[in-house]
Amino acid sequence: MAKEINQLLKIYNSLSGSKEIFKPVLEDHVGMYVCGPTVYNNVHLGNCRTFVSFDLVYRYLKHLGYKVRYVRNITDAGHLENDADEGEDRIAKKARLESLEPMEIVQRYTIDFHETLAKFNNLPPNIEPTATGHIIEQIEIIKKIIQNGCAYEVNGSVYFDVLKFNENHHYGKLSGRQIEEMIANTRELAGQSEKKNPQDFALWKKAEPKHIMRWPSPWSVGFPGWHLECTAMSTKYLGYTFDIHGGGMDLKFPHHECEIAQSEASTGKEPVNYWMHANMLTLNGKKMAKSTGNNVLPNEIFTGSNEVLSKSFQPSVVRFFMLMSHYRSILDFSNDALLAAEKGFMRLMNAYHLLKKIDSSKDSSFDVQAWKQNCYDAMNDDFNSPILIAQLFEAVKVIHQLNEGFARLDSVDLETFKNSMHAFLFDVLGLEDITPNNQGEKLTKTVELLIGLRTEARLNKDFQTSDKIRNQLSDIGIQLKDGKDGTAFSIE
RNA sequence: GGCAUCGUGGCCGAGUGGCUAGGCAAAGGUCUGCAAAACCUUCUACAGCGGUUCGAAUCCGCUCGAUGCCUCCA
Repeated sequence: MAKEINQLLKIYNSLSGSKEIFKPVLEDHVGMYVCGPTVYNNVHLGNCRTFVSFDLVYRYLKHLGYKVRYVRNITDAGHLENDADEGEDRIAKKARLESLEPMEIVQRYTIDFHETLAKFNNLPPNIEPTATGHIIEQIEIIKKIIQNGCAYEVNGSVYFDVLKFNENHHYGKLSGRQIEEMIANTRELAGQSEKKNPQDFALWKKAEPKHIMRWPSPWSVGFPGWHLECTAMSTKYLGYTFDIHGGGMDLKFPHHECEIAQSEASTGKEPVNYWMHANMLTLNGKKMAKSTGNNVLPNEIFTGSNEVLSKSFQPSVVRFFMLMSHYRSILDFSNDALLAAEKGFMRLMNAYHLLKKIDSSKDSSFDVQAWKQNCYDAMNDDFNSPILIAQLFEAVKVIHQLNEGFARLDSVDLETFKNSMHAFLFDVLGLEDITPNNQGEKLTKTVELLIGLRTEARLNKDFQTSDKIRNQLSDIGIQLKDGKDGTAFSIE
């Protein structure tokens, strides 16, 4: 990247509640862990937003030149429906309901997850470990926590002793809770659980006879607690202390709080330097969730089959819609918002193609360096993609001025402008070109043929024929646009 | 009930002590055989009430409303 660009990155750290200058543990390297999905169902759009948010983070870090190790797990075991003793494993439950082997469920929805994220043009992580592939590592961590006095065994299950841990650490520092308040506000009835304290959470659960997913351990044949897998896998691939840990806002408590506790109790070290939380995507003002049915599936958007939509939308449009708001803001999903995003997105893409055809001048009337710096400033300010997009729309105005001859750029500035536009649109924001410029060559040639015939008719003032061509193309979703330099087209 | 977050123009959505965010829609204009598209211009809002300040959408307090977490959820 050009030396003259200031690239001091600030990240909002959920742990401190403020924006901090980003300084990685190892210079030029970044270790990033993001909590992945529990693969017992199709990913809905709310899930996707989180992964798009962290895809933006990953892409921008790479763009800045960092060598990033991005780890994102697949939860394929151990995620109970609740923390009570009788909770059922989500995957095992789905397997029972569908009469399938649990690993068939895992396979099916892992594939769905990968396919869907690929449609949104998310880059795959460098490592995508599974919970079931790291049972041994999880058992080792439990042993350490027991050794350090912060866990206890009851009837073959092992629980984290939150009160004991809290004597020398602060359980609640991420979510801003005080343990006294948590105890005071607990709803659980005393004596109903084998846990010493309702705030304690499971590290290992002894399997009931009907529980299919089970592994041997020093305490019982059973399965690990949900929070443990992320501690085991992040530690294994990124070290005791790494740079960025991300996830959805709803994982802040208890999941991430428990991760911190587990790491501190086992290694004595603060596991994460920068905690990042992506905010929720809402539908009708309420959080999208699998359990309540208040959600939209990506494929319903791509095909337009959901009743809240007036038409179908391409994945890149949906991605653009998400990036038009900041990752830490709640974003409400609606047909109107998507329509607006689509219009803007197409305008942006068309301007980009126009820019490629612009020729340079002897001098420049627009400060490309200042504009470019504005783009970096936006992203450096905690990945502020909406501000970046506003800057790209400023660029759209300039492109039109260049095209009309009202603005000029010399060859160096023009090259910088083109490269920067390309980099921000495609490398950083991860958008995909869906304009006709990217359609099949045969289709393009065919439409151009028809445009030629129509132009001929118009020159002959045979408007009946020319309008017939235009109307019939319109009927099949191809719009003709007459400009002063001839006729262009777009495909719906 | 506890702990948080948020309430911005017709809609979406940034900003967060003084400087037009941006997008969509709308209106006017340019262009055009017509239309559409495209482009140009215009539209100046920050829930309510009080306070701090030379100055507040931005800080503080209260009220109202919404959401999230406190049980599983990205």
